[in-house]
Amino acid sequence: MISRLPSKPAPKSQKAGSDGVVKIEMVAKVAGVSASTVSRILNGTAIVSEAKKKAVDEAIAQLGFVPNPMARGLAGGRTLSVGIVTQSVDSPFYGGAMRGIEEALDAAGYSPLFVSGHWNAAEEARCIDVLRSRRVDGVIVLTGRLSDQALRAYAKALPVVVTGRSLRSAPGLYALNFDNFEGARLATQHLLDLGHRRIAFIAGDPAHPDANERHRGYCAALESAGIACDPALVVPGDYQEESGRRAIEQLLDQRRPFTAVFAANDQMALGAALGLYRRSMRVPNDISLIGFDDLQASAYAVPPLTTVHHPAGEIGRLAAAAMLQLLRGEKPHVVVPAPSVIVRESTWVSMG
Amino acid sequence: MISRLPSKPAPKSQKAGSDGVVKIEMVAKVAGVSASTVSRILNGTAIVSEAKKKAVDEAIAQLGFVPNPMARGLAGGRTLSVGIVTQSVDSPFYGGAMRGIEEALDAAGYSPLFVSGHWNAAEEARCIDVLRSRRVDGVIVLTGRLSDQALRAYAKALPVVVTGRSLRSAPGLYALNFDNFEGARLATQHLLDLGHRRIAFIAGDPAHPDANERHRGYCAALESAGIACDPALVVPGDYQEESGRRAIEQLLDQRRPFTAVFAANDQMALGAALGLYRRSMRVPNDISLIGFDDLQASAYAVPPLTTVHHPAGEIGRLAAAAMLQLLRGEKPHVVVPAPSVIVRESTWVSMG
DNA sequence: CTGAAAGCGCTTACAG
DNA sequence: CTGAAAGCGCTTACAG
Repeated sequence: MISRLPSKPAPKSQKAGSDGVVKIEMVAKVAGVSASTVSRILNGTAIVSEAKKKAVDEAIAQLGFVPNPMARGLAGGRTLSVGIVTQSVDSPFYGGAMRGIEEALDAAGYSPLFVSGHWNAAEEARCIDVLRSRRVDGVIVLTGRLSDQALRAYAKALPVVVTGRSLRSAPGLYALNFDNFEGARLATQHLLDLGHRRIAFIAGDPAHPDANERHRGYCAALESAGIACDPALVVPGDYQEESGRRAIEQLLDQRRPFTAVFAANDQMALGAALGLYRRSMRVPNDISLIGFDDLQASAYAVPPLTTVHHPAGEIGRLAAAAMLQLLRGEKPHVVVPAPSVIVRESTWVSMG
Repeated sequence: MISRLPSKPAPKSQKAGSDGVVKIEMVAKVAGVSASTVSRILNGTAIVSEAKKKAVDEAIAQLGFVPNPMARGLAGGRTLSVGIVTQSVDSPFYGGAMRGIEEALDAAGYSPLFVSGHWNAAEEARCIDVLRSRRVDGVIVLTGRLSDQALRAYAKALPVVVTGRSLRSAPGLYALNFDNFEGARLATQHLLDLGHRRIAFIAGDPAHPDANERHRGYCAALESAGIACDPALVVPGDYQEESGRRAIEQLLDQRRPFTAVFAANDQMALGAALGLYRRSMRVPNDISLIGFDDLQASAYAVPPLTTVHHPAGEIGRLAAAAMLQLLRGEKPHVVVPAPSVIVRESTWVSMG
């Protein structure tokens, strides 16, 4: 079914829609009301008598009328679209969040507009400018590098919800945070429960608040088990696979014993698994390995990766729900699921 | 830097922009020309004297003027945006293509608008309607289930470029195809070169033309080596990891010997690797395994997966380039890279 | 509850 | 080469 929309600038002065596009005025005529009334019904903007509403609905159906979003945006100031600044459209983690957002928005009649910030505050700022110039009704920022301050400033101009950080919510601003600290604590505790004592940690990019939280959670679990957090067992990473592989090299080369490793995200854990394989260390027999995020790929790693479940899709859905609430003028309130560890086959009791 | 855009419907009759939004009329005033001239300069629509052009450029810079895309779209019929119907915003393969498209479009001043068809022709049709109602200037369809016929029909209304199939290009229509047949032939040949004779094939969803091409390539390679294409060694899959795992079970259970398996995509190959692991078959020692697509994750599989390089990012870039050419009224011409096999560690000489 | 009219911020024939 | 004017398709005060 191809609706009839013009591909070229329509000839001017064609009020009657001789080019095939049906406009609000036509449905008004058919329904025997004014365009204003049709508009109000479309937007639920006023109480209209049942009879008229019915007539209008029928006219709309009959003509196959679809409001022009551009005109709507120009005239009304809303576009029924919300911008999402993600880090990269091909990120395995954010992809899940994008999908969740898309679903929730779609169900409410809104469209998502995705732009990529590439882990760079300046680019993210540019993204938001693009989004604003497109007159999105609100912006969802997935983690991002923008300062809290910048976010607060943006929130004065249009609703923003941000994931991956804790922010005192202000009017027009809502932050959604996953308990990264607790997730990391649980991961480490899982290893502890298996008898591991020398547990290495592959850290995430310290520019991410979540990376720091995970680091803190790791240390906290260790300490509450009476184990000092050995700095030599904490190696830097950047959340990418390659850094996980390199971290393992470094760990192995420094010849400081360890029986398990906790990588701050699955991508690094996967890289670490490869590094271990290259050095002929078996997982989990020789070394136990746990990640964080529970990416789709992790369930199919060899061996399947034990990890902390981080429900990206659900977080996306919740972020969208919060945005929708903001847009309705409500104070958002959503509850982010607590972390849990998914035990698969990359962790085993310590033989150390 | 927060540019000043209104978050609320601006009060009416504010020609002078007292709310902070700078509009074309203001730059016209500052530059000492008419709004028409500014518009023409913005759009490269007419030859304008150097002096005026300079004055206008300066005024734009000084005021920080950013054209309103909605107004532009309404008045001019173009939106400088192109719609992309992808299958899912979190697909590991299409993600790469989306990223390539985003880059190429961005460089030309266009914005991408992503929508997901979820491997379903009806949804894809709905996507295109949404895109058209948003007045995108063109649509890029990533593979998709839409019939060639439907695509041709859409192309009459607005430019469309489609990847993953061969289509006689018509005005406003351009198809970009990767040589799936050749890629599959190469993959199979690689196995043959290693001495394998009993090579199983995990097929993709037959609803995808590319899946069929890959199947054909597999058989062709076998036959040209004088080996009959044994139907018992061809098991169905659906391009998802799980189907690869199940395919291995089936293959192993039917007790028909094979020394290598070619999965029609990496996701299934990864699932197959897990299946093999579960049955204690070592890759590549017991069974050689090759995939298709060269996903990011495949380089970090254990062992790293040998596969056919399928440059999603580049294909995305080329699709965008073709769209840009179409938009300029040119006949698109882009050349898709030929397939090649990336030899990693999941294939080895046959011990059979 | 409902219309007529103005306006959203641009672009583009139409006339110089 | 350049302006004045109309128009893109809606929404929303403003008046009933």
